[in-house]
Amino acid sequence: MEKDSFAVCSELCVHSSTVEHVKGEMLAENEITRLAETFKVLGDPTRIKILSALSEEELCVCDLSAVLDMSVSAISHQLRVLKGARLVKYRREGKNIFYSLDDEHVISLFRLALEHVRHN
Amino acid sequence: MEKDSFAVCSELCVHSSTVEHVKGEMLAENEITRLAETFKVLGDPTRIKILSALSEEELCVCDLSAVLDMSVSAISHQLRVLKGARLVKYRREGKNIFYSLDDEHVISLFRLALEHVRHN
DNA sequence: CAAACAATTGAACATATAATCAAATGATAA
DNA sequence: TTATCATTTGATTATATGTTCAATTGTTTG
Repeated sequence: MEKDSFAVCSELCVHSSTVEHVKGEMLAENEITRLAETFKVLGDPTRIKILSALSEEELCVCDLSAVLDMSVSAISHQLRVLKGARLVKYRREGKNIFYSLDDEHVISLFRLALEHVRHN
Repeated sequence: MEKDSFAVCSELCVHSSTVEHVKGEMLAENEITRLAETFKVLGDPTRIKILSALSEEELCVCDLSAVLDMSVSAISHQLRVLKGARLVKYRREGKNIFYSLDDEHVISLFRLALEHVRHN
């Protein structure tokens, strides 16, 4: 019984009932896209540093530049990406523009991902 | 008082006491690297789909290929990446190799990140 | 052993991405 | 308004990445 429990990749090289079941349970295409986009934005050390810094306090671009020891331009380019992903927000104060976290979920994401990397 | 609370980016264009404080609180360099690496691996729709499928049940490569409607080779290349990040593990059973999640943290990460994308 | 199947590997190609540099905005102060 | 400071923008370059294709490894079965 239960031929299905064997790795009999019949005709089309697929175990059809399993495939159908899993297909039905998959995340929706647009959710997958947005999940991947979000993680991709988090998948860069410079952006992680920026978010890590902003999790401490609101900072202007030149301060971020000093904290990370990188050019203002490089920081600004990355802030643009973070803004696009709605991970940071900003406000102007005179000549300065202060950035801060737009979503505290980021901190939880860091915590979880750190558990993963520390556990391995 | 509190000149520091103003955006006076003195001499070096930095608000030094803030910068020093934030520098001290930043995540360690190696943690940042590993966090970014983990998120980068999650930052691809194909890999998200694979993980989403595996969160349902253990699957062999050809079944994953059928579920995602992609070539076995493409799937295999991505499984290699996921293996490298210790996100999936595998076991051989005859001609088939069954993959499964190596770390249930992934599911929590998905849940959190979905909250973020749905909230925006 | 040879044939068939499942999966991995490596090279190649096209695309995406991060930092740099130079130039352009935007805002304030002299 | 002119000068200066803070930030953004666009083009460029070097590098990284995902998929394809062809070839290979590993396992089972005839």
